[in-house]
Amino acid sequence: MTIEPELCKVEDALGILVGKWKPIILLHLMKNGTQRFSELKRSVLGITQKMLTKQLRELEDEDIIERVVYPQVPPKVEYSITEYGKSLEPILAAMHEWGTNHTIHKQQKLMKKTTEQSS
Amino acid sequence: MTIEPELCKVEDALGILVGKWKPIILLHLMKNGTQRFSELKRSVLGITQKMLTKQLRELEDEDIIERVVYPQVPPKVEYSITEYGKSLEPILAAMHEWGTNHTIHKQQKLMKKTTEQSS
DNA sequence: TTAAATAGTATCCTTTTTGATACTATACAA
DNA sequence: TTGTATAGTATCAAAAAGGATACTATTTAA
Repeated sequence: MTIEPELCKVEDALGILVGKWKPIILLHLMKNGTQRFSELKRSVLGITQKMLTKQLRELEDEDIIERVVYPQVPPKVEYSITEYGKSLEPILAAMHEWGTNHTIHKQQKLMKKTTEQSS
Repeated sequence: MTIEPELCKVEDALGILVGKWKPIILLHLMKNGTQRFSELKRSVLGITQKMLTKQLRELEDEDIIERVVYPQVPPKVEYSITEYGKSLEPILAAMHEWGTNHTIHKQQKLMKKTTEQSS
């Protein structure tokens, strides 16, 4: 691999994924399809309304998700992954896989250290 | 794709890549192989010593890079990607590719908006 | 008249991240 | 004795991110 560091676009992708809640929000939408604001809020444990709104807006700005407002009272707003947004799936999958392996890697490292100390 | 959001390990991978300088540092090490501290500092434009040290330590803690100190004066410390760290390459490549395309996507969006406004 | 439901805003505060700057140790060279 | 090179620390300040809480609008139902 030879990506010229000066022309690096990794951060452009990274910028979309970071934020304490974005990957989880995306996974929920990818798994369950269209979701209402309140459904997401219930699914993403611990998130505040402000944070959820903010993350959703940012994802919407990048065309990763779509927001549809129904003119009703009480309001109904639905969010879903766009076709374009689906192009992130392989990356999320790769990161998940790497992350899963990395968890094991760290575990092994920790056990090794513990073993060494007790000997 | 069905990653259970509750078991999501995306952030574990993400956590290693984020930080304003990490991808660039990694790309430099991947491209040029082993580098001294001062070489990296020259390569990564605009980074302060403190930031470089911090990012390198964090990457080292995760076994992504290796740090070798030579007992000399003036000091010599070399950094390089570990074998394990190389497993991140495909992910960086995928993100770079996605990011490159996303830059185009945003350009097109912007042009469309500009065209609409002027008509 | 009051309460409930939904999808938000607004305000303030805390924590984390990043940055600027100055400082340190050590051996050698002038 | 002063300066240089390298790889850092230490300290303080600024900016960004995240969070708690209260507030809003609107219609229907009780």
